[in-house]
Amino acid sequence: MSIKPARTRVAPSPTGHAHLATARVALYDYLLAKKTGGQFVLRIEDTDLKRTVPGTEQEIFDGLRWLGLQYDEGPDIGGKFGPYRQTERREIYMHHSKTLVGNGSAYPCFCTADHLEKVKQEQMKRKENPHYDGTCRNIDPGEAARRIANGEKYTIRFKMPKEGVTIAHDHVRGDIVTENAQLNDYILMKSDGLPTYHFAATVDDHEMQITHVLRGSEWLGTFPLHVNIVRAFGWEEPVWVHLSVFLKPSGKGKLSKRDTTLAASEGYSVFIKDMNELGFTPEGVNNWVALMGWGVAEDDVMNLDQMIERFSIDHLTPSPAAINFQKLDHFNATHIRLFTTEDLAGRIKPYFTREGLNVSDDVLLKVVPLLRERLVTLDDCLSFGSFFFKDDVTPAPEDLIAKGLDAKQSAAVAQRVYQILLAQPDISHERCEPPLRAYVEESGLNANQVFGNLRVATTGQKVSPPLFETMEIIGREKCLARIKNAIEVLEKM
RNA sequence: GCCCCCAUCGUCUAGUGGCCCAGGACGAAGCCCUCUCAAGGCUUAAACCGGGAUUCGAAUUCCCGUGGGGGCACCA
Repeated sequence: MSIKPARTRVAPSPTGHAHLATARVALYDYLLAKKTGGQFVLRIEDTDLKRTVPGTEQEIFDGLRWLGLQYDEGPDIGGKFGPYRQTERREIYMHHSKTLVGNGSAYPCFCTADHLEKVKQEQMKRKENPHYDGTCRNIDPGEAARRIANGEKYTIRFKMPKEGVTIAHDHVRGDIVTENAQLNDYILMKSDGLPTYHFAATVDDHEMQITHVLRGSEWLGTFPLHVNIVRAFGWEEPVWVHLSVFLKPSGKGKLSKRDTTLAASEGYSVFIKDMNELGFTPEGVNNWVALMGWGVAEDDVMNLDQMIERFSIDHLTPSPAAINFQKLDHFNATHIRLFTTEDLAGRIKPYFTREGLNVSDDVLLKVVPLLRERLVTLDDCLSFGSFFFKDDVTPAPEDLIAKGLDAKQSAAVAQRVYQILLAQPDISHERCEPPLRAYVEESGLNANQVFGNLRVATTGQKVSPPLFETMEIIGREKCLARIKNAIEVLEKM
């Protein structure tokens, strides 16, 4: 494997909640950088002042850290290619735009937004493709300078070649050939003095010495522009990789707001910030997201280190991928089963305490092995194991009645079980299981009837971790008290 | 409307001309295990969008359809 260190970057805009697509690009960027011994950079693309949402930048920082994708350079940690927020790099773009105007690759444009809109309407009426009509393309430089000096508002446009084709090379798709006549004189610098995405990103990628640009395929349309900008400067091109888009779970259309709400109603989310609260783990999310767009033949359960080991941009896939939350569940559950007891204990504890439960670490450490393979999401620990941390349980009376028996018979069974347990010196599962099984035998009842009854009595619920191990953790005194209570309830029915 | 991209089981994918009557994973179905729920084990169903062309040979190359997706802003 070639070992030239790659510098990669994820460049989200702080305009909304960071979501899955950002997580995936960041993951691939991170994997590629780590694999090659390079750096992974976070850059904030905040040039659209109107759309910036306060707080979302912090959400990006937090989200990436939660995922374990710590960047080597970024706005909150610095680095030698900073600043890493585009609004703090105005002079850099200004400087470079002058270079392009100077070498004839770009020009100032004085057209107003109103004028542009009118032109566009007319073009559409004539069924032409909307494009800049070139009013300012050939303004004499002297005149332009005069108008600028006069305080006239202007933008800087890229002077796209009128003829020929642009060949842009994408690493997963090969050469993409576009007729220059299809291309527009895109705006590089807005009249507010800030750059557009196209300009800012290409300038920054060069300035920050980014070697591999990974981004969503929504950029394919303006890809030729970006390539032309790089070439107008005479800079070296990075390796371009356009990733597939995420489609809604049905596969029909790309993820929309509506799907987002739907996901939320079913306990899922496409926002990174929600994942933790919903009980998903960074390992699960990373693994899930990694495999949408990265083809792995077999053994697809991987942690970050294993992904670094195996990752290659040669195995990225170009086709759109429908997201599948069932698979998220699967990866999450699988990773949970791989966690050590201590690790998992630390991860589920907050879900208990969040519910106001008093969690003793001693008990928790004993509970975890019983819970581990039953958890799909971390917060499932609540439904399976809350009773471990409660003083009392209050089973629904009807649940105490064993299948096929009535209340009175159930009470008798419980009574018998109580006597058997009382006779044991301790409540270890090794000690208690044999005599109770013997009782099942001699009573002619089935295990389900006896143990089910006991389960509800001691845990308060019909579904629980394995009974005997569970009772052992609950403790002799509490178990006996709970069974006694159950008997009373049954006798009153 | 114009431009661009994509196309293997329901879904994510492996496959880079013969190893493919197409492999893995999720999901589904069945069986085993079993004190509930899980986990685990075994098994089954399930795909190369259509048509041409190249070739001794095509899921794999080319062309044309069709379908899906993206873009056509002083938004990213």
